[in-house]
Amino acid sequence: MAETLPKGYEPQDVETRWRKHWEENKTFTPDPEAPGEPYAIVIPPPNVTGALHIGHALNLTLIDVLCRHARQKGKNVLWIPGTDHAGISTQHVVERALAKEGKNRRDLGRTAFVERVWAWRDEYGHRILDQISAMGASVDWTRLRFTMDEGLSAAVRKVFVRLYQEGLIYKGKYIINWCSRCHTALADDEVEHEPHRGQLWKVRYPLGDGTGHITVATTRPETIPGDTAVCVHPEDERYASLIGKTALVPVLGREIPIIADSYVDREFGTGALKVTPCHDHNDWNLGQKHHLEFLQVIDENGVMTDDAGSYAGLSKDACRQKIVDDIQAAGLLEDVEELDHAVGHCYRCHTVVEPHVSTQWFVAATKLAPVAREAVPALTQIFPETWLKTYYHWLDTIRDWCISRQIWWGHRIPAWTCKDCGELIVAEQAPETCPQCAGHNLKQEEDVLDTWFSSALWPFSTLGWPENTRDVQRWYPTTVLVTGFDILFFWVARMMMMGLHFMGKPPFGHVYLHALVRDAQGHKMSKSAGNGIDPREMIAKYGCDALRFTLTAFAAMGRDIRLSEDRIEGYRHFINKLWNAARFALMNLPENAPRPVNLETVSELHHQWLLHRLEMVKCDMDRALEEYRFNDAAQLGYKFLWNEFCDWYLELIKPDMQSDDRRRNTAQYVLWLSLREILVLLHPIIPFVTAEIWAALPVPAGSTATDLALEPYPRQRPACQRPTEAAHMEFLQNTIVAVRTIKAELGISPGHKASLILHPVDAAQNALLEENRSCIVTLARLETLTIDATAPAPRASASAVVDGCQVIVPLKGMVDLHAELARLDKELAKVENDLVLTNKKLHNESFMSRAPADVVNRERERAEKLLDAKDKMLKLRARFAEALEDDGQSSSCEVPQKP
RNA sequence: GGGCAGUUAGCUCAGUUGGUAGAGCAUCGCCUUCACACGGCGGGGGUCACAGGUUCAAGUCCUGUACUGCCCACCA
Repeated sequence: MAETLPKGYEPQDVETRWRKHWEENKTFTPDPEAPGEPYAIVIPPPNVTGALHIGHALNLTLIDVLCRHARQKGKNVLWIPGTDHAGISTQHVVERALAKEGKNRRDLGRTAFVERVWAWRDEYGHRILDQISAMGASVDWTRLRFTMDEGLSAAVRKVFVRLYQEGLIYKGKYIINWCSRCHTALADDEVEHEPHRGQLWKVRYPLGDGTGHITVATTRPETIPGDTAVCVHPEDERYASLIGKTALVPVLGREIPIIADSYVDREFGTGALKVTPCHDHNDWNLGQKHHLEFLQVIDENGVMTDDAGSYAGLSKDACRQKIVDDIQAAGLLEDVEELDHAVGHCYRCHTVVEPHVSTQWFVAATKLAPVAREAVPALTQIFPETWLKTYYHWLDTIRDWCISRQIWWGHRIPAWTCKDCGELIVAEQAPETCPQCAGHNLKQEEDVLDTWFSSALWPFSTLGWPENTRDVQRWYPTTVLVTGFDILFFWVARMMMMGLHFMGKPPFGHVYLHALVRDAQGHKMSKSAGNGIDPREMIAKYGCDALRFTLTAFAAMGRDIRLSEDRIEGYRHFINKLWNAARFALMNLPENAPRPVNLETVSELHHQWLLHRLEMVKCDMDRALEEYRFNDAAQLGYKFLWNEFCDWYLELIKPDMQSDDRRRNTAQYVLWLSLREILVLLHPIIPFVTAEIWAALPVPAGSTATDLALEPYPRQRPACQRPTEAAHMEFLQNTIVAVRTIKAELGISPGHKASLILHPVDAAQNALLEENRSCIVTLARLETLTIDATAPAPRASASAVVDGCQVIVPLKGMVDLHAELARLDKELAKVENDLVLTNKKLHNESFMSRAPADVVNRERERAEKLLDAKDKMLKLRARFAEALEDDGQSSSCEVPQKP
């Protein structure tokens, strides 16, 4: 007997050991010169501030499944791990820590603050890395990257300079989204619009000529001091006479023009719009178009400026209150109504975002977008396809990307201004002197770049670009990007733009967008809602493999995952099942691998069946993974292992293990080999338990156990595909099930050894049953088995029909005979019902003439079988009914019944 | 306002090119069978949201309706 495994599977110990083994052996560090088709995936870099959450767990699991599978298929696989500096988030975290010491970043100054953030990263940044490792991710730790590494920073500077030189990066004064809490500009997609119940104030603006007033509607009265026009629709008859006249800003009394623009919606509010170019994106556009005055009345801290006149110095909220009061006092407030509308919030801190005019840096995304659009699907395919439209729509309506951030943590913009002559210098390295005036008085831009700027370069910067490294040559473009759809715009689209622009090729061949993990009620998991499932806790409780299997099994393309703890617990049972199947194998295998037998000539039906099924699963599982059908792959493995391998095959070979040497050796060899192949198939999904079992299984004398992580995908064995024999085995299984059902439904104790009489339909069936007599006896738990179409059967017998074979269980004295009658009638009703349906089809002329021949034939065969079964069952029932009458109710019970 | 999903067994979900609905969990009954009670065997449970249409045949294709969820968006 081979060495045994511990009785219970203990994931913690096993996982720690294998993680260490793989890391120490650099198992997942590929050689660019190695053979094999290159296969590369970049990790969506988690924030250094982050802790592993369930979304990461899903992402890492799916990527790992793909990478491990690709390795099995002989590909040269590179999975680069890394983290993102996450500018605003990380700065927040460190600022919060500072606040506890009663300090803020300005107390430290820029240099000291940035040093402090680095120190923080060095201390805590590894936590997320440990957690990536805890998920079993087969990443190459020797190539670990961070977006602010020197290499990646060099890539950032190079990209910035080139885009600037090409006119694709520019600096200018524009209206942007301003978070007064973070004190920085935000990109358009960093603003989240949330529904908000607000008020709509209708305010009278007296006409400049004193002939009356025009009423405008606004949700933001605090911006009234910044109004520089009133705008109406050019075809709005109500206001036609006012166009070209002037109005007076309420309370302040400043005179502003009344202009016309078709942008105005006549239906909304009063049909008259106040224009505040510095505090609204649309008004900004109107201001440009109509050459209006630009008055900034709210500053970057949310305080009213001097241009706000008497409101200067007030916070914008206080100003709103005061100006509404003043307007009302002046008798100019016509109406106030409730209004539901969307208000922009900062995606990081949720503060209301203020449109703000300031000087910022922009990437001309409008110019880069078309190429990224055309690359899909020609060069890059998106899965699932439903995201295509979303991708296109975003690129089609894109605006230039504001990339400067007024924070300190990040890639500082490589631009300098000469204080002497005002020259702007953009360069990869700090210039010594001003190229214009040779002055030394140069000052670098204070701003840093948007975090997503460096993320956009990730697929090539992590490979060593701008150096032309072997890694770049070998692994760019990467094979597939696996990420959540929530960062399709932030990240995927921008990587497409940058990759195409700088590398001439899109950064990945495929994009697989996976779902969001939600709670059991379908809500997004979040810390604040307290409904999150912490993967670290789940790993500790159920083991990493259970978590991974659950996530994989639920990862159906295009659907969100509703996760709850009991589902993970459920799949832990599967891990345990596998473990115990392995324990069984080890108890029945010799110390060294069993002597090989020729699998193609194995004669026993159960081996042929198992080997056939194994071929099918190997093929189906491979295809499922190639097509990103993770859930299908998991289900295939689950069903095959549990319902076929464990439920049937292990039971079928138990007698073999007590048999003569030849039979035992054959069973041992097929068991050993099939279990090994199953382990390979399951390994991408559940790497730890499979590796552990693999290592425990015997190997041929003289050799040592290999690492399952390096084992190739099992090759196909076409000669083992035996559909005919497999169908025969299924017939035997159905026969056994029929006996079990009879026993269960008649209340016969499963332990009772019944007698069974089989009336085969023909000689072939007779031979088949005879050859497999022992397996029927064992699995149906029989006392005696008679296989003979002419064998007399007691009338008082329970019966069934399987593929024409009559299955007869003599009830000797008496079980509950009425129960058998009821059971028979139920079966009969089922058959009859099916027969009616089938015949209906066969008598339908349209069906007979229009349906394809093979479909018609199938229906005919079905009808024949059903009819045969019906006849036989009717006869059996008639005999049984007679017995029932003869017997009366009084017979004693010779068969043990349940209590 | 636009776009995209979803609606199938009590719950969570599968269902590939149209051919008489599947799984897990839950439930019910039986079983201390020597790998596993995190187990075994067997059973019950669905007019596939609704209304039309195409077809010999629709959970599957088309149209519309109703809910639910998500994304995008400049009605102030």
